[in-house]
Amino acid sequence: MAELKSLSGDAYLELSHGYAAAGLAYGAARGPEAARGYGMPGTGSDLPAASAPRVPAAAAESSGEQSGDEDDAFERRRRRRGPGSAADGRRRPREQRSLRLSINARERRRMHDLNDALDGLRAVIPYAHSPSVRKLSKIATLLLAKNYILMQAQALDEMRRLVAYLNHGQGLATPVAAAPLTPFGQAALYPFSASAALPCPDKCAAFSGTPSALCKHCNEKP
DNA sequence: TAGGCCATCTGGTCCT
DNA sequence: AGGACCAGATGGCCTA
Repeated sequence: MAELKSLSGDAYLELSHGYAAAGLAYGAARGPEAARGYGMPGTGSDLPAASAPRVPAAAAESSGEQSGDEDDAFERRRRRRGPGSAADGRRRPREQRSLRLSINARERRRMHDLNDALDGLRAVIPYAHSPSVRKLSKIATLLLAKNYILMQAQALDEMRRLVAYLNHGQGLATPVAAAPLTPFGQAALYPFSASAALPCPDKCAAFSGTPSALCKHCNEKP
């Protein structure tokens, strides 16, 4: 994951090249990255042990689920942050404390829901799911999912145009700008449309990394 | 040991 | 008023 750690959004677009080549999964066999989550698609949502929730000591102390040194931890934080908020000032300490704990619990639940949703996302995007492979980070999951969606949209568009071409013998000549499909109304983000000015092989390669096997022009001899 | 990633706490803001 | 959402701070775990 050495590369992943410093990957920008653009770098992730680079990674997406792996999809187009013969329908291979994201960055199959990319060396170190492959071993950490960028190999062939897995079979399910099995997550490595590394994903087990960790509870920092301070958090556990004041989580509201344990009653050990809660008050100590609370006092430490209160001192560190100074006097409470205006809302706090209107409440008695006990009341204030239990309100805080319930807010914390709610926030924790909210973050768990968010993480569950991210796990769901990891389960449906193609990368290696196995106990020996580290779970994708949150940011990696989001960027990978975005690229996956773009790739799927491109594939769909390509298929539609191929069908049109086969039906009418003119589909591929249709100007891209006139094509009905611009996913999510974000033409600027849509690589195929955005690169419409490029000659076809370049256009296909610009996003997929390779000329498209489905594209007539990519397969034409010069 | 530094840096990345993460969970949690917390206070502020907005909405119902 | 209470809940949802957000961002900053903090500290723990892990890896290079």
